Amino acid sequence: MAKNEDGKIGVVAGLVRSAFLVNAVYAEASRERGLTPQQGQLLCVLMAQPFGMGELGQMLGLAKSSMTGLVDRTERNGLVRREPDPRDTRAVRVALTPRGQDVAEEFYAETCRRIDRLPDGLNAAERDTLAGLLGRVVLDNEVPVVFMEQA
Amino acid sequence: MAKNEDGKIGVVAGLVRSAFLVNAVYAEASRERGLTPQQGQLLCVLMAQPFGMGELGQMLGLAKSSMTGLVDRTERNGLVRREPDPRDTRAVRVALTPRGQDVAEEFYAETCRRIDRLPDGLNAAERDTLAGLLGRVVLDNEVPVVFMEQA
DNA sequence: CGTGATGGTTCGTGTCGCGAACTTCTGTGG
DNA sequence: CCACAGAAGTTCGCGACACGAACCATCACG
Repeated sequence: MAKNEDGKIGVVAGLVRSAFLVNAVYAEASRERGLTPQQGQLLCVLMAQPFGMGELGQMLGLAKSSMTGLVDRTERNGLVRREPDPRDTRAVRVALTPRGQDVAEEFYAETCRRIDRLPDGLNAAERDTLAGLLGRVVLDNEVPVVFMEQA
Repeated sequence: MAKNEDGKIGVVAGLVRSAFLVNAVYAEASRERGLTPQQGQLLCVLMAQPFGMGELGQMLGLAKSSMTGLVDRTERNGLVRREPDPRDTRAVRVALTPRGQDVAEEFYAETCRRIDRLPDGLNAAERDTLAGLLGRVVLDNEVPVVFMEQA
C-alpha cells in the first residue's frame, strides 16, 4: 500500500507524477502549434469521427456550456466546423475542417513522438509490460477514447 | 511501436489515457473540497515544506506571474500564507496555514484513495510491476515532486 | 395536440496562464 | 563605497476555460 523512501515509488505517486509529465507534453506540444491543450485534445478526439456537442462533453468530462465555448473558439480558428445533423434539427455534428485535419495530425504525431520518448529508459519488453498494464487500467476504468490508437 | 486494434493498447495511448483518468480524479476530488485542481496541487506540494514563489513556479511549470495569482487566490481562501524569507528581503516563503494543512491532508488522502482504486483490476504483483516501471519513467524524466510519497 | 425530455446556446462569474513592464533587493566588480 | 547586472515578486491587460442557471427549439410520446 505505502512505499518507503528508498527511491522506490508507489503506484499512486507513479500514476500522478507520470500524469503530470503527460500534461506537460500536451501543454508544450499544443502551445507550439498555436493551440491550447483543450483545443488539441478536442482535435484528437475528432480525428476518429465527428461528434455531437453532448457526446463531446461526455467524453471530455465537460459541461455542455463549456463545450459551446471551446468549439466556438476552435471554430473561430478555422479548425473545426459545426454541421447540421440530418437526423435531428436541434443537433449539431462537430467535424474537423481540412486545415483542422492537418493540424490535428501534426499535433497528434508530435505528441506521440514526445510521449513515446518518456519511457526511453525502458527496454522493449518493459515497455510492452507497461503498455499492457496501463491498457488494463484504462480498459477497466472505461476511459473515453480521448487519444486514438496509432494507425 | 504501434499496437493493432484487438483491445491491446500502445504505451503512448496508455500513458495519455491514464493521465486523463488521473486528471479527472484530481478535478473531482478538489471540487468536492471547494478547491480548484491547481490549488489542490499547490497544497500537495506545500505539504512537504514551504517554498519560494520561484521554486513553486519551477516545480509546477508555471510562469512567475501565474504563481502570484494562484497563491493570491489560495491565500484569500485562508489555506496558505506568505512569510518573509529571513535570508532575503525580496523573497517570500509560501507555507500552509493550519487550516491549509488540514485541507491538504484531507485532499491528499482522498486523492490517494481514489487513484489507488484505479488499478483495482491488477493483482498485487502487477501493481508492484506497474509501480516500478512508472517509478523509473518518473525518475528518468526528473518529474518534480508534485505529489509526495505516502507517509 | 400538449407535454416532458433532449440538444445547444447565452450570460455572468471566477479561475488560469501568459508576457511585458516595473520595483526592490542582492551580490559582485571596480 | 558605489555602480550595476541580475534575481525575486508584483502588477496589468488579455484571452482562454469551466461552471451553473436560464433559455430556446425541437423531438418523441401519449
